[in-house]
Amino acid sequence: MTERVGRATMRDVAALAGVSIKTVSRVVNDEPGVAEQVRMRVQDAVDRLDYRHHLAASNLRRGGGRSGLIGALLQDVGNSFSAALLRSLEDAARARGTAILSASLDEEPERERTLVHDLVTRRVDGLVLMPSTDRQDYLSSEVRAGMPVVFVDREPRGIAADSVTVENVEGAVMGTEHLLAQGHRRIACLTDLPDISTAQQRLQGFVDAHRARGVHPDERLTVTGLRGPAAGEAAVSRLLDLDRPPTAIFAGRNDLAQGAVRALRRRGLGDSVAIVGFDDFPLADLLTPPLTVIRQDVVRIGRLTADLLVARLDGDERPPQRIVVEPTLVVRGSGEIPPSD
Amino acid sequence: MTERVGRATMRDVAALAGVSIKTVSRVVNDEPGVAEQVRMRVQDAVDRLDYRHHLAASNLRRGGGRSGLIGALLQDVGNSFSAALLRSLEDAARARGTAILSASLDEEPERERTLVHDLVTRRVDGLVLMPSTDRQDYLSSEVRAGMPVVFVDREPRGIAADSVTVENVEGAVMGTEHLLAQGHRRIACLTDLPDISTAQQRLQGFVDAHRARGVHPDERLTVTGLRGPAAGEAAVSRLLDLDRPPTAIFAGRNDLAQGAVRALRRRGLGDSVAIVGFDDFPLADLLTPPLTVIRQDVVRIGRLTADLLVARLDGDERPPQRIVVEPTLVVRGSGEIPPSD
DNA sequence: GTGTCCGATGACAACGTTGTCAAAGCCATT
DNA sequence: AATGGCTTTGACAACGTTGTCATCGGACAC
Repeated sequence: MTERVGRATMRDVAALAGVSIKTVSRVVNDEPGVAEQVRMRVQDAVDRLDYRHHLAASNLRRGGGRSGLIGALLQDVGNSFSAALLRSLEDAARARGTAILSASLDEEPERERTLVHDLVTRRVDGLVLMPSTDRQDYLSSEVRAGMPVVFVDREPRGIAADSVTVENVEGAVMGTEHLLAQGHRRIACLTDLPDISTAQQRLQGFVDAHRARGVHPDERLTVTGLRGPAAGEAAVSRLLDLDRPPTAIFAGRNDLAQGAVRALRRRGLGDSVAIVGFDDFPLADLLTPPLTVIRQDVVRIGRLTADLLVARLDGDERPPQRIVVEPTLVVRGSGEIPPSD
Repeated sequence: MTERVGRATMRDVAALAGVSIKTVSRVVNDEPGVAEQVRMRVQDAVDRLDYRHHLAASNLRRGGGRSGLIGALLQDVGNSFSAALLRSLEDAARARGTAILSASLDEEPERERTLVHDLVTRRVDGLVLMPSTDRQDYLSSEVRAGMPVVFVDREPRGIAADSVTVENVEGAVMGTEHLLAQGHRRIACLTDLPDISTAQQRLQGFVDAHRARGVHPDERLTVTGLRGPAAGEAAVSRLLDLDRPPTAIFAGRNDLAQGAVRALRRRGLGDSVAIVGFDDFPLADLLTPPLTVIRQDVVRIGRLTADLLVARLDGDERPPQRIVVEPTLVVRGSGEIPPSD
């Protein structure tokens, strides 16, 4: 009601209600042992002053320093995979009254270190990490100090921690084999920055699938270090200019597949060059032809990640868990185009 | 190094370094007036104990109760519009060392109230809100207590606050007029829950455009209260079963446009029924035909929102600002299909 | 009337930090 | 040797809250 500056504290409420601070605390926390009449008087003062509980102060006083916060450091909150993951984590966290501090790493190692430091400083109760660094030894002191970390999408290196990842090698084998089985022999492979483990594994699967058939992949058709859809588009554009261009494309990430589709489309090759993408995304089924993909079940991954973290928060002391989710091949059309020659 | 339980505090560091807590504080905060030798000794103890600054305690002591946090309550963090917005906010916040607490409202009013309460309890310095309630009077005590709120995408009701919105009526007029100009007279209109202001405005624009041409929109082709792509798909499916089905569709939201495209595609009508969507989304240009949309510049909206909030955090006391961004028509093909009869 | 018990209430310290202020040490000056 | 000024350091209180414990007053039994 009144024109206050700043927030009312328990002290203010106590003064208005004519009781001690402790009694206000009891009322606010719904503790027993307060006379009904007093409780009402306090409640009235709370309402009149728009008192709001101060969680940070409360947490500071209450043991352990639990903040009711968890951090989620993902590749890019604006990207559909990270966004879906974040959403999934949020739903799991909400049930526990835990809030999520999210941030995007953009594959920048330095940012990961900075942000982790920031989150520690904020005393998050736990951390979900899709790392951009190639080693995470720097986390060991935090883990030792009791902050559980669950890695998602990429496995930890240099530190023992829980992880939820996808069987990338196998998925890539599946996708590549799908193309090989249709007779493709000049298959392009597009992958991410080479120090990202998923990129390595998917490339590995690509090679493995060839090897299993006794086929040698053409190195000139393998392009690594691609960041973002524009890079994927440019790379495919270059490949199509070769003397013997690829008849199929295996794209190691959803944004690279999107770039590839753009490049093909621009040359009118959308229906003649096959393409299989790793990671499904919204609308992939509405493209022409619909995109054949290796799907990772994001919702499931998010839930498993959250469950793991929640278990740790609740005191689970088992050795680090390593959960690996099987991806599935979703046949839609783009991957079933036969080789053009 | 040692197997600690819990975190080291300044007290521990002080004990190890043989100085007072206050001196540790000085070193940690890089304050002047500490002898070089002492500083080194303290720094050494900090490293040995893996001491980490406790931001919440620090903020508690340092007046004002600034938490270095802002809240972002969006419609659905997993949806491309909200996700892009969140990302944009994040980039602006990072520059100030502010972290973002994000959550999804899913158009549920109750969740908005709960989450706002939770954020207040966490003493966020400011709030970005894409409301799911139809009135936000309940926020006035928080605003009075000094928490700046910036509304995004939807204007505030029942409270004076900053907002960054899109010229929805005009955008919808633009999109509808585009269809009318090509001779369409049976245009379906799909919109969101009717108590969401953007949905109302877009429907308004749809009607206005008709009126401007002296045409009467067919009420049976207007479907409101649609939530999510599946609802959009079902609605379009029903409309196509009518005696005189629509020759064009105006979809009031990106997910409804996606649902509409699915419905059309399933019946093989993708190339014969025109469609214009409100709000662009990734891959809209890769659909067949590419989707004509009314685009709202999400990045710009995010930046304007963040700028506004940041200004308030820095003490800006101007009367509430109302920023309205002009949407643009992006012609791609789906909206230029002529009427079938 | 005395003793006992119980519920209600408050004083106080503490969580981890930092602002304020005073004390201590040092050097130079008189 | 005493004074002044300076830098370095620490004791203490406070931020807003809650756990611990003591106190108070009344109801009850004897």
